[in-house]
Formats: sequence, structure tokens, C-alpha cells
Amino acid sequence: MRSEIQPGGQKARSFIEEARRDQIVRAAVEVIAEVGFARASLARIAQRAGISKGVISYHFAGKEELMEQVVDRVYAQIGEFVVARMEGAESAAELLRTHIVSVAEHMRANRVQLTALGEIFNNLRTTDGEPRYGVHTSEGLYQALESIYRRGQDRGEFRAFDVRVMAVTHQAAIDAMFAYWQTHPEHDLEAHARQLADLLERACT
Amino acid sequence: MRSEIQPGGQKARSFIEEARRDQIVRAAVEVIAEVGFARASLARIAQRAGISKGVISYHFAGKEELMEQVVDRVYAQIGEFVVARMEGAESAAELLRTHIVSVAEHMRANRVQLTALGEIFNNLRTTDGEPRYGVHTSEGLYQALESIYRRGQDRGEFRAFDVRVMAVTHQAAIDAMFAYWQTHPEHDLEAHARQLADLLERACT
DNA sequence: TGAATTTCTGACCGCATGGCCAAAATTTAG
DNA sequence: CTAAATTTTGGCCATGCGGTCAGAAATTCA
Repeated sequence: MRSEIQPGGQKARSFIEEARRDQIVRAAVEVIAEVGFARASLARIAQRAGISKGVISYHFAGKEELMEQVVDRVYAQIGEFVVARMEGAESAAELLRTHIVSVAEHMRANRVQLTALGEIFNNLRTTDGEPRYGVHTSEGLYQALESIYRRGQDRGEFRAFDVRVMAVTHQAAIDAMFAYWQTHPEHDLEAHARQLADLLERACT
Repeated sequence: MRSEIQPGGQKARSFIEEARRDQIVRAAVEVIAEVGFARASLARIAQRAGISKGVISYHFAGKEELMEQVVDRVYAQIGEFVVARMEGAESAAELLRTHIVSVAEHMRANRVQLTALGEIFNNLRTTDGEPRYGVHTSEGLYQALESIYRRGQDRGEFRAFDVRVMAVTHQAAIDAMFAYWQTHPEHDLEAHARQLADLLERACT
């Protein structure tokens, strides 16, 4: 027995184990971004990490848990960065613009993570064949965006519109901005982000 | 030799062969929509079509050609429907609204095709590992949308903005609308389409 | 130091895949 | 009707997959 179940449901992990998990997750991010989800086998990830394939099975319950770890860690990073930038913003319009611009800024500096996240999002399926991520897992994100838009409506900044449609569109527009940038690396991401912020702000007023 | 290369680059196909190809393509659409791209093996598709696996290999050069056929045929259907609806529209705003609403209308009646298209779009890769479809294959679509937006600018209907950003956002918003509808079948697709048309129209003026 | 524990290795398993092909069945042409 | 051409079958192959495991190596602990 290498660890016990803790009250919180988390395993107690040694430093070494945590370091290994980090290393494997990072290797997974790189491999997925390079060759795509379908070709990102445990063998390739292990090779990239410079370890034997069995180590992954030793530290992770299976491929699914590894992929979920990738998602969780990347998401945590993004959230940390963006939330910090949004603090202090007052108006809804300002919140909007800050959200878009800061996500863009962070992702420009972490391109591989973005690619890997997209791959997992689009491809990972649970054992029974259903997509593991998708619109249904974005519910929390949508609600967060909705609260911004609703705030704008309450403050009289924004007109009346369906906040769910706006939130879905908002998130899709950001994703598309990244997708476009990924295939057109010379594309000016920051300029796109500003244009998008203008666009959405006008759509609300 | 079962067929010769024609001047146009197309093979000359017998009625029987064309019918078989149609049948296989339709089976592929169904299977992909049901179990996803990764699990849509040639065996499953053949089983669905009620034929032997080898038949697919006989009529298609490989899995990639089959998938491309699926995309081509579904795209052709969508284009035919939408273009017919857009004829007669005068103002750019009207064109915009018609585009969004008619795509939604068509897809509501052809849900499996939409799902299959998305699966292939996200997963199909060429032999060398590069994504077969993606932003880079949407160039034609973007240009078509840009021409609408530019028309609006020329006519003085629309303000000055980056038409490429608008086109990318426009397409992404439509895709997201479908994705949301797919996981929330009770969602009112037509209402969403109308909201989206309002939203984009306001963003332009 | 020496024993206990954790971590790692490399071979191996069962399985599903895409593709291949000889032979059978069917359709077409003379 | 017969022969040629087309189409289909069903089994076979090599490959790569995720996962497992016994035993070796490394680390920790007493």
C-alpha cells in the first residue's frame, strides 16, 4: 500500500510521486499538442518523459485519469491568471474586455497547453463511449459569464438579451480566436482580442 | 481496371458503384454520429450497411477517402439549401440573418449529419498526422462571410471593423449554437438563431 | 548495515484496428 | 449458354493499443 485515502478523498502523495505526476502530465501536454489526442499513446508519453510505460500505470489509475489531470492543471493555471487580472474591474464592459484580453495574453504564452486542452476536450470519452468533456461540462463557465452579462443588464449598461446565448457565443468566439491563431501564427492575437471585445460590447448595448 | 480517369479528374462510376458508395457514406454518417469518430471502424460501418468489410476497401481508396466523401456530400447539401434561401436578400443585415437562420433550420432537420461532420472535422488526420480539416480548410467559408460583411460596410450599413475577426466569430457562434443544442436537445434552436442574428447585427452597427 | 518499502523496468497479454487477398458469387457481354 | 468482368466474401495479417505483472532497482527506515 503506497498511500491511504484521506478524509477529503485525496491521496496523500510523497514529493517524489507528485513530481513524477507533474513530469508525466507535462509530457502528456507536449505529446498531445504535437501528435494529437488519437496518437498520444501511453508509450509515446512515457518515451517523451524518458521513463518506462509502466510508470504511468503505476502513478495514474489509467489514461482517463491522466487526461483529467492535464485538464485540471491547465484550467487551474488559466483561472488563476485571469481572475487576478479581473480583480478591480468595475463595469461589466470592463470585466468583459479584461476577460477576453487576459485569456488571450495568457494563452499566447502557453500555446501547447491550449492545443492539448482542445484535443482532450474534443476527443476524450468515458468508458461507455460518451464524450468526457463538452458543452455539458462548460456549465460552470457559462454561469460565470452569464453573471457578468446579467450584472451589466442590472446596472443598465446592457440591453435585454438572452444571457445564455451571449455566454455561449462569448466562449465560442474566444475558442475560435485561439483556433485561428494556431493555424495562422502570424495573426495578431492581441488585436483580435481587442476587436472581439469591441464586437461583444456593441452587441450588448 | 474497373474505371478510367476522366478529363475532369473524376472516375466514371457505374450506377451500382455509385449506389454502393452512397449507401456506405450514409452508414458512415450514422455510425460516426452514434459512437464517435474514434470508434467508427470500417467493420462497424460495414455492419451497419449490411455488407462485408472488404466492400468498403473495394469502393474507397481507404478510410480517409471515405471520410472526405462524407464531408463533401454533407457540405454540398448544406450549401445547396442555404444558398437557395439567401437568394433575393438585399441588405447585408438581411443576408446575415438569413444565413444564420437557414443553417439552423437545415441542421435541425439533419442532426446526425451535423454530428458526424463535427466528429470528422475534429478527428480526421492525414497520413502524416496533420489535421485534415480545421481553420485552414475554412478559408473559403470565411471569405464568403467576409464578402457579406464588406458589402454591408460598402453600403454604409455597417461600421468599420475587421471583417476577418467578424467572419471567424460568426462561424464559431453558429458552430457553438449547434454544439449547445446537441447537448441540450430541448434548447430552442430557432430562438437561439434569432438572438444570434440580433447580436451580430448590433455588433456591426 | 540490513530489512522493508517504494518505484521502475521490460516483457507480455488480449484486443481492435486498417488493410489485404484468394476464392466465390454475381452481373454483363458475346 | 458460356466466358469475361465486376463485385463480394470472410478470413488473415501486422501493427499498435491500454493495461498487467514478476522481478529488479532504488530509496527509506531502524
